[in-house]
Amino acid sequence: MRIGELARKTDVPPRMLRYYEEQGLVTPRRLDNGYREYDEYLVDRVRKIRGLLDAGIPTRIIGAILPCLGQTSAIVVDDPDPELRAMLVEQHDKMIERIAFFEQNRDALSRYIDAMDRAAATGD
Amino acid sequence: MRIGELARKTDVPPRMLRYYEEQGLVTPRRLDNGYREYDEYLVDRVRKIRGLLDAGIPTRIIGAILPCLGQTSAIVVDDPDPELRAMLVEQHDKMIERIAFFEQNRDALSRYIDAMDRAAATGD
DNA sequence: CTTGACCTTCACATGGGTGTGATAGTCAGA
DNA sequence: TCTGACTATCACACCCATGTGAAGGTCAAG
Repeated sequence: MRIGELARKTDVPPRMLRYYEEQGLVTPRRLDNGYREYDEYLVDRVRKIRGLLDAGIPTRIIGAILPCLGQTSAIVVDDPDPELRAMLVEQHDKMIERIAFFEQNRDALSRYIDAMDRAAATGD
Repeated sequence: MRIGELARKTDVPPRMLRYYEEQGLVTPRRLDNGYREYDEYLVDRVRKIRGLLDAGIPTRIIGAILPCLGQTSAIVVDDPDPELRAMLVEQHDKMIERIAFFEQNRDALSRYIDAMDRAAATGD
């Protein structure tokens, strides 16, 4: 598919898709036109990129961990790079931290909203 | 405490503490000097701000939800503002999304790291 | 009284993600 | 063949969180 369709499917503007390419996160083929041609599996990839970006993770890190986030992980394991491993472990630990942090916030918001609702029900 | 001590305790540079104040996220008292004087409870608050900021949440949103993240939530419920409620629900839902997303990534990283380790153990 | 560690404000810079507009090529359909 | 909806590249500009440095005030300790 071309850039417009991918943009629609992922809700990521073409401008950003080109930017991700510039950052090495996606590498679409080119048609004879020069038009970018995206494979279907990139839809998922772009969504993943957006999620990570929204979470404040910079493209540099995203580029490093993205190949490791596929469900078919068995494929890509062939270089026992200890540096890569360290970085993955680091990001893994950060994920755990983030989860704990968000769970707290989720619960706190939950409580607060409930309290609001109860106050509204009572106060009426 | 003064800004330097708070900076040490929270690992947030003074520059940023002043910035948070400018954004209305913390409002320290002032000594006769003009020096900022922070209450102890702000340590926690600043840590929370950092967490949210690291998670890619802009100061505008943080300012809105911060008062609702305290453990003593019962105190602050007195204005049944439907707009505020909507925003809180929205942020609450986003927290849930984020958690799910991070859990996926955590698991994927976990799997990948395990695979690396197994490959290394076998390949040796 | 001076030094040094703190604090103040102000201002300018930077980096990353994003918006926007200019200019131009491609191509399907009326 | 021309129009309109795509696409391309390039460039400038923005927002926001941060860094950094200048110029100066406060205050405790030597």
